[in-house]
Amino acid sequence: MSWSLLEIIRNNPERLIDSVKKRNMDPSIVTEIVNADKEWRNKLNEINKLRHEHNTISSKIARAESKDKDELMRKAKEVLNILESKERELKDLEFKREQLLLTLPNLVSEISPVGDESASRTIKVVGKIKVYEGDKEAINLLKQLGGDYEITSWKAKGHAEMLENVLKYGNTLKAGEVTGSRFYYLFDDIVWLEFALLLYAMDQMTVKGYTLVIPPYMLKGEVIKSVIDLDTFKDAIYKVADEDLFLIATAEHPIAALHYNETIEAENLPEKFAGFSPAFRKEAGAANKDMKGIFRVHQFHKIEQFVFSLPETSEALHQELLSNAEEIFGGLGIPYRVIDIATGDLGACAYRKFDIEAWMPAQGRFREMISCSNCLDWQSYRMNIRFVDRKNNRKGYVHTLNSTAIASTRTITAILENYQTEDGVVEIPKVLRKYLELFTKAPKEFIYPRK
RNA sequence: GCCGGGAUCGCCUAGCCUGGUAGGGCGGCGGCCUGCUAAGCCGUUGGGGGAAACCCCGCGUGGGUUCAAAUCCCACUCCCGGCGCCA
Repeated sequence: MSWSLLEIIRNNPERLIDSVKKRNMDPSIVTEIVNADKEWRNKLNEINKLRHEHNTISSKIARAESKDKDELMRKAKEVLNILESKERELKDLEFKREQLLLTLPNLVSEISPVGDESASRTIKVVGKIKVYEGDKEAINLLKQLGGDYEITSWKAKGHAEMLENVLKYGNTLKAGEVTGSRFYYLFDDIVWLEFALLLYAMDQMTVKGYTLVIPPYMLKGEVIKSVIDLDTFKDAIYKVADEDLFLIATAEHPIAALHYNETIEAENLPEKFAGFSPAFRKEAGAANKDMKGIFRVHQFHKIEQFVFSLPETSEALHQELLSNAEEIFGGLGIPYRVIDIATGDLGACAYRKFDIEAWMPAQGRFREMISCSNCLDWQSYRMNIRFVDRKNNRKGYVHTLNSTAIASTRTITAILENYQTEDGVVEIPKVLRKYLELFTKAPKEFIYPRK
């Protein structure tokens, strides 16, 4: 037995109750599980004794004189009769216990700020922020956070306006007509920009030794349900009709599934991946948020960082993923802040989470670009991914970590707002230019309005 | 899609016909022996319950037959080979 949450349920349920409370969830689930686990173990013990009795009788039959056989078989059947109903009870108890365990959210870090979304703590603000002189609220926020900002006399246009009306490289109206809202057509220079972003992130990640991977874009129900919590499943996941297949919402999930039901040798850990994939999201919980443009869409591309690690190295690797993400996003020259997500806003899988939010001059606020989580053994328990450390004669569940490296459409929105000039042109971030040089028709320094 | 072959405790493999404690080799770990290494010998090396002694479950998955299933029966999954179809 080595799943950390089960150990806590048996040895220190108070810790878990505290953790669940910090998520603003009902802690009675914990006592419910403690009891369900006890009941299950008691029943299991009872049954093990009966099975032993049955096995003993049964093995005697093989060696018995034929005149004794009938009597022994009668006894064996008698025990089986009792076992039958008890095994049904055990199955029920086990199912109940397992269902309850699967509803449990992860432990939360002692360091995470406690409270709802508003309690999330800004760790740092990086880059030179442009803020319009009329955006008083934004200026106040920046003063409060201690960000380095300059006041501009003109107000940047929103990314949707830039994309569709100024540059004319996007069409969400037609996509809405033929597919639905939150879909888009992108053209020419923005397509080149998207590919440059993805190549840039792939380049950075592979230089750091991460293994590049294109995972399956669909997963079986059993697998995808084991890697995410039920809320995310309901809000985000598309199902393929008439198949037991689901479109992935991030490469995180199929990369985690790379070791589904496997045991990894400790000497091979950590395993680090940079995965490319499209991401399909229903955005069911998002109602009317961000309906304009391509900030919140049903389909985009992403390079995702994913790590399988030993328990003792996951906190350090979490910092590594964050610093990779900062290097990539910061390298674009877009001002951002890093926030330490509060306990009430973590999501069931995460033990601790950092977000990187870009400054959006037109909106006068920071918006999420990157999310970087340490899931400890929450996912690996559900996916049954273990490690074995033969040198130290030790076994357990691996820790999993994930972070965006780059998310295509969101990053494009940040570029459109931060790199636009007063005359409606968008400069291309310097780090992306070498990935555009290769292509004859790709834009090189600026994106000009489409003719 | 069709036909045939296959899936055994980390790896390799025996056992299946003929139901009765899953055996051997390699590798790992621990120990003994040893000037050191190697060899050799002993133990251990899937999951779970138990403070422990110990016990239960496990031979791709799920059912069935039986006192008893790796072994017999049914269904499914995946892999290999051949044929067909196809970007």
